[in-house]
Amino acid sequence: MALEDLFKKLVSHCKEYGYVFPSSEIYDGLSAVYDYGQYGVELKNNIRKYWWDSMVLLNRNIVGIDAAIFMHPTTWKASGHVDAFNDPLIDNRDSKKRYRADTLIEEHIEKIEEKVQKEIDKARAKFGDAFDEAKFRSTNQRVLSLQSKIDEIHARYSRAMKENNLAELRQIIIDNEIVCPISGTRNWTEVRQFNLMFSTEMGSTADGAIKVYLRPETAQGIFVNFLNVQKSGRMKVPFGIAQVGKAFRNEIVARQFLFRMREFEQMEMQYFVTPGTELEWYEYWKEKRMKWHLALGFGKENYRFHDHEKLAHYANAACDIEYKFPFGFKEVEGIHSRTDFDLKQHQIYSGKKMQYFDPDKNESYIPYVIETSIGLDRMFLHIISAAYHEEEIEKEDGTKDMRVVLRLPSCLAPVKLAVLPLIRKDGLPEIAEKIVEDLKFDFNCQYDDKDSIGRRYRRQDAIGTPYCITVDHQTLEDQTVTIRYRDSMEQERVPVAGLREIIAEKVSIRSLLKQL
RNA sequence: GCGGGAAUAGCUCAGUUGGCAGAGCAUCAGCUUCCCAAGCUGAGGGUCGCGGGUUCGAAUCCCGUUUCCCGCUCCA
Repeated sequence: MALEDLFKKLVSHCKEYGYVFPSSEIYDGLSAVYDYGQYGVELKNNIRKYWWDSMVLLNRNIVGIDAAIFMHPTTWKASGHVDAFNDPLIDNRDSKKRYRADTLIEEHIEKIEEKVQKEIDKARAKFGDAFDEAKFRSTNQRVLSLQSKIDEIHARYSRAMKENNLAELRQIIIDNEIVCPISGTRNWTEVRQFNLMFSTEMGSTADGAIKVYLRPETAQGIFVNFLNVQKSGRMKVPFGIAQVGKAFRNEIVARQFLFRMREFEQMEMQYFVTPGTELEWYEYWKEKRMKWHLALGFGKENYRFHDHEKLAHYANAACDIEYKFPFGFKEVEGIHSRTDFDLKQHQIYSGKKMQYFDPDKNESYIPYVIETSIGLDRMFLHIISAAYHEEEIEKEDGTKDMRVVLRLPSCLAPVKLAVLPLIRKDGLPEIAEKIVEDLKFDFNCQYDDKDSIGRRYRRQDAIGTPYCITVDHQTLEDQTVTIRYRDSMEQERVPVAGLREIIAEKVSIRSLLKQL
């Protein structure tokens, strides 16, 4: 099947079987926002737990926090988010290229200045030593007219930038007949402000309110709490702080289902290390994180590292772990060596020391940071697309049959088992109900007695239930039931009394964690 | 954001020249009692994405808009 078709089918499947719905669908939806349904939320919770346990349970020196989504606005000045993402952008309709409107105007001014310089150079060559530049500038008609043009544009431009007047910026471009360097045309769109951060107001009265942002990443909540955790938890470098939470980015283009959403959930761990050791730890976490992915059993060939050539201003090494999605290899996790950039910035902006006293070295320093940052929604999309299979089955009479099955790892599956009476009489439903009543304290169970047994198996396959317990007539005689396995479709007879232990062993997250 | 395509039942889709809103699957209630879907009977489910226009009459033609998909662009 073409990968593109597979992706479409996956999206339909997610909706049809209660995994993912478009947000506010009855109002035509909201662009790039999705809701998790009854099974989606279970799968997502299980993925989150797998990550959290692998960090906080398995590492004595990693602890978790849950910081608020709102943070003091200065946080985002310190982190660089306020300045870095506030550009007025304009598109040329012919070349389809996007430019910063302010840059276009500044370049235009520079061009005029070059013309002035040319005039001056020409005159200097003409008059030699007797040339008086200041006098030339103040008397030459051509230079004067160019200069007044520069002054005029500059005045308009700085006023527009100050007032954040986007229409005026566009008008300056139009009035000065600035063309696209590629197409050479003046077919411009409106100027738009692209700020990656969502903002809102905190405080009930309009004049007392301050502008606050919805965090565009969870990392800063960890950085600002670095000393709180270190001191209250008596942590010693190296140590880590883990956090799972929502982040918000006003993406220009948000697409590909759950892959790029405006509201999304990150699972981040910031690991604080001694300066100079960061690249060793970077390698350590690269390997560690890849192991976490591979333990899910979706095949080594579907993962790869992608090292960043162009590093962000805060990093001295960075890579992504990419998974082969139906639409190609794409990032699911980033591992970055963030240096001491963030803590240093917070120290500057807050005026508070963000230093750690190292008793071994008997000195204070700002630790370096290795970040592992994984998108929970991306991980969800990764797992469900890896799990989705359409299979052709040969029946006993030789005819072919199709089934859709989600081969989710048992410990991540939303529903762990379904208990099914073979037929709806002879007391079989009652026995099945009793089994569910007993096991519901341990597992997410379902009971189903509608339609033929084969159809019920297929329903469970479609939502990825790994085990189906079937109560049949033999159960009446010897208190045994069959376990039907989702992937092999094979069955095994076991005593009812042993069910809890058998299932617990199979669906435990322990087996996954032990591989790490 | 630009360009292209799409939107009809929960899902997949049909709908003729503009003339009664359809099918399969799914769901629900029965029947059947079966170990791997598609046996029988019946039922529910729709402002044809939304808004406007043309028309005696619009799912169908026109305009706008929203959402989704593909390519480009963007993604510290």
